[in-house]
Parts: sequence; structure tokens; C-alpha cells
Amino acid sequence: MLIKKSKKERQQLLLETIEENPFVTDEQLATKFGVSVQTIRLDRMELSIPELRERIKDVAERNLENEVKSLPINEVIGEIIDIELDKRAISIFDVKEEHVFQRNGIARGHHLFAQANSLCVAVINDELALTVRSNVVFIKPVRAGDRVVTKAIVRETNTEKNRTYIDVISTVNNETVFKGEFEMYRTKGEGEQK
Amino acid sequence: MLIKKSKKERQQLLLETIEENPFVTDEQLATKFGVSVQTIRLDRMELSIPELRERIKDVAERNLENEVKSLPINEVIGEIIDIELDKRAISIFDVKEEHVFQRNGIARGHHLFAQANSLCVAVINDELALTVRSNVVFIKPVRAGDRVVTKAIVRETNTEKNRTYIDVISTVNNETVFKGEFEMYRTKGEGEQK
DNA sequence: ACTGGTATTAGTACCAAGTGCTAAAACAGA
DNA sequence: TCTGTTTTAGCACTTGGTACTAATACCAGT
Repeated sequence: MLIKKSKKERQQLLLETIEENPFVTDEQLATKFGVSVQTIRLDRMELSIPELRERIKDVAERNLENEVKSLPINEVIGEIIDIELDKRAISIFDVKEEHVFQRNGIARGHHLFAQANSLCVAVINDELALTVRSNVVFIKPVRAGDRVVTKAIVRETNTEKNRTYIDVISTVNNETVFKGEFEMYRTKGEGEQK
Repeated sequence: MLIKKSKKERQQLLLETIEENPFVTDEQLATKFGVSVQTIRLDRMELSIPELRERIKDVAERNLENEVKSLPINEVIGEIIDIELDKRAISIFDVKEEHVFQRNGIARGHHLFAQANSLCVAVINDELALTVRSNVVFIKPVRAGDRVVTKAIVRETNTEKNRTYIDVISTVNNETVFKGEFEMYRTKGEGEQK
């Protein structure tokens, strides 16, 4: 196992080792590569790899940020840019890296659904609006960088049944990428508020 | 600001301070509370709070785990607890405050949709799985604190059309809260991988 | 074989942020 | 005043380093 590698090989391996396990000390690395601790330190210097404690701190800090970041599936998904209560509404949603499958770069369906669903809730002029049922179609893949424009149009409100029916169409560059029908529950009929 | 607190008060505050910012040194704490470093150390001992480096390491370790998990599982809303590829899968999702409308405490529909949609993607044993269409029904409101158990059952796979049809049922305490049918696109038929 | 340059090792002093231990003060209540 | 708790001080030691100097070792070219 302890066949002496060249400096370059060792440094490459060093990078990989630390990448994989940032918690390893110089001492352990020295033993692993069969060189002195000083050599490891020279290597780290050349590769500008920080010392153990700094590495650990970086990991800790980086992930403390992530915790804050992982909450954004929160209020309204997308930004509402136009709304006429109980009639129609438009929102835009900029697709970012975190919304797509890293494997193929295509947006996860539930983000498009979330934008449409949020918009339906928003367009209803009522204290309580809940989604009862929906039929949706994902027509064309959406990718990071795309700006999704979603329009919700109220088709019908049935006051006896406390229901509102909404049609939703999402487009990217004027091409339809998503369509849906939403049946929403509401406590009061339109215009009956307050 | 430097009104001397009682030992108990100080220790309570110490706990909160460190909880909120694990990166604080004994020195800084001593200054903050207007006591000596030794006092802080006694306090930490009594409260069995580990030293700075250990705390940082804990954060780093905890989050490194999360990171590893968040590659496969960040892709999924909810935690998959059982899966038989191309057949069935079960995930659980604990509804928290951030998932509900603050107005009425009811979970936003798109979170339930996201859990179901994620599960459908996961159950498909294929490199590429995309949602094409779905019909969903929100049967009963879900609230913060509820644990949603979602089962996805593959109904049919049509290899010529590259489609898989999946039925999803979500329950809270054995009561159905959500139902859905998902039509998924896949590149290959089941069992054709590699 | 001699010289030079790179690579490696050794050794020292120093640092941060501690632990562990002992001992002296300070304070508080009966 | 005595007693017990709380706080402070001081010192030796630990880890995992940095910064720096100096000595070797190795390898190639002439």
C-alpha cells in the first residue's frame, strides 16, 4: 500500500481525500501517505487548503446558511403582477437551479403546480380558499433560467356549492408549458366579503 | 446593560446565546455577561455544553449528513420509508407551521401535491421520469403537526407510449386527506435499466 | 564526481481555545 | 462570625495547527 507516489499524485489524492472527509488531520494524512506531517503541510499550502478547524468551520457555516435557504416554499410561489379579484390574475416565477432535477435540468413538476395553486388561492376574494380538486397537464419541460408566466382565469363561481372553478395556463416565451383546472372551495360567494 | 444577573439567569441566557450562535467563544461570553472566563467554563460544565470546537464540529457533522441525504432526498418532499421500484412506495411528511396558511392553519395544497409528485418520480425505476398529467382531490384539510403518510401504487406501465400510471393516496391517522392519479413519462420501460 | 534545484524532513517558537486542577477571594444568609 | 456557595486567578497541559529556519535527500545534467 505504501508505494511512494510522486508529489503530484499525492497532492491530487490529498485533494480528493479532504474533499471526501474534511475532518481528517495532517497527522492522519501523513500516516496515510507515508510522508511527514511537514510534507502534508507544504502540500496544503501549495494547494491552499485551509487547516482542519477552518475546514470544519466552513462546513458548519455553509450548512447553517442552507437551513435558512431551504424554507422558501412558503407563501405565494411566484410574484403576482396583476390581479382582479374573482376574475383573473397573473404571476411570474423565475426558475432557478434549486427548482430543477440536477440530473436533467428539468423543473420539478410540483413547483409549477405550486405557482398555479398559489395563484388560484390568491385570486379568490374570500377569507378562506382551499383547493378541492385539480387536473393538470405538464406540456413542455421547463428549465433553469426560464421565466414562467402563469394566468389564472375564473371560469365560474357556484355560490350554493361554495365552489369556484379556475383555468390556469403557464407559458415560457409564449409557449404553453402547463395547463390546469382548479376547483376551489370558498366560504362565501364572490363579492360577499365583509 | 451590565446589571449582574443571578447564576441561574446567566446560565439560562448562556444556553440561549449558544443555541442561537454556536460559534461564540468563552472569552466573548465572559465579556457579554461581565464575568470571568472561568465562570463561563464552570457554567458550561454544569450545563454540559461542549467547547467551541466541539460545537462547531457537531454543526458540521450534522449538516454533512444532511448534505449527503439531501442529494437523494432533497429531490423528494417528505421522507421515503419504503419503496419497491416500479411497484409501490410510501413516504411520510410532517406538516410544520411553515406549510400552512397562517390565517386558518390549513396546509397549502401544493405541499401535499409536492409529496405525491415526488413519490411518483421516485417510484419509477428510470433515469428520467416526468409528470405529464395529474388529477388530484383534496379531501380533508391537513394541519400543522399532522403526519401525512402517502402511498403510491403503480397501476400500469405502457412501454410503447413511455407512460406509467400511478395512484396516490395520502392519509393522516388513517383518514384519507388527498387522492391523486399521476401520468408519468419515462424513457424506458420497467426493468429495462442499464 | 560535482553542482544545483526540488522535495522532504526536523526542530523550534508561537497561537487559539480550550481542559483539569488548586487555591484564593468575594458574597450571602443564618 | 462562621459557613457554604459563587466567582476569580493561576498554572500546567492538550490539539492542531502557523511561521520560520535549517538540515538532508534525491535526481538530473554536465
